[in-house]
Amino acid sequence: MKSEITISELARLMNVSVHQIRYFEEKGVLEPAYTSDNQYRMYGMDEIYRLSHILLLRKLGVPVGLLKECMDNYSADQSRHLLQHFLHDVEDELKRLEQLRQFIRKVLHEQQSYSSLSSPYAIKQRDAVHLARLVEMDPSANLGARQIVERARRVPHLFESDIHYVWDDSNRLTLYTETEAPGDLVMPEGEYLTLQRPADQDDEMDQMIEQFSNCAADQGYIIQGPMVLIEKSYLSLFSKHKLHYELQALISPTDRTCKEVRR
DNA sequence: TTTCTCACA
DNA sequence: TGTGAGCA
Repeated sequence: MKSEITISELARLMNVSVHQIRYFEEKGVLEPAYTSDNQYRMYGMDEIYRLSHILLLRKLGVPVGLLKECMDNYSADQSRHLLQHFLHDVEDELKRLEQLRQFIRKVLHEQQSYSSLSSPYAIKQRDAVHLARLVEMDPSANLGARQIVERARRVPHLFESDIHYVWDDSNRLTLYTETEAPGDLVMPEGEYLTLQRPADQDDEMDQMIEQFSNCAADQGYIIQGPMVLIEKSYLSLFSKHKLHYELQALISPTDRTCKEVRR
C-alpha cells in the first residue's frame, strides 16, 4: 500500500477544500509529491507539513501571491516582523470588539431600565457629565443631514452616542456629546428630574418639553440651569420609527421627599 | 473519485 | 481568494 494520500484525503486531514489545494498548486505554492498513472495527485509527509505551513501563513493574512517568497526566502527577522504585525492587527480587532461589547451592554441596560420604569418621569441622582460641543444651531434653522455633515466636529460612532441638545438663555441650541473632563460644558452633579420616551422629532418634542415644564412646576421643583434633551437614537431599535429622548433638568433640593413623580 | 474549465461572488 | 457546477 502506498504511503502517499490523494487530494481528498489531504483535504479531509487538513480541513480545507480539494479546490483550495488545487488553487495553491495553480499559484505555485504546493506541488503534489507525484502524479499517479490515472493522473491523480498524490501527497506525502513533506506536502502535509508544507500545507500546514501555508495554512498558518494564510491565517496570518499573508496573500497567496507572497506565500512562496515567505516560506522559501524569509529570514527569521522577517518572520518575526510578520507575526508582530499580525499581533498588532489582532489587538486592534480585540479593542474594536471590546467597544462593541460595551455598546451592546449599554443598549441592553438602557432598554431594560427604561422598560422597567413605572412612570416616564423620575428623579435621578447624577454624577457630573462633561460635554463636548458638536454643532451650534441658528435659532431659526432646523437640524438637517447637511448641517451635521458641514458643521459637526467629526465624532466616531456619533449615532451610538447620547446626543445632548442644550438651549441657552437666548434660546440658542447647541448639540453636545459626552466626553472626558473638562469638555466645553458640564452638567453638574445633583438631582435631575427626567422624562423619558420615544417621540417624533418635531410636534411630539414640543409637547414633551411643555409637559416636562408643567410637571416640574406642579411638583414644586425649581429648575436650575438649562433644560437638556438627550437623544438615544440607538434605543429606536426597540420603538420603530421613533427616536428615544430623555429630558433632564437639574432641580434644586427643596423637596427631597418626593422621589418619584407620577402623572 | 478526480481532473479540468468556466462562471461567479 | 476561493467556491460551485458540469463534464469526461
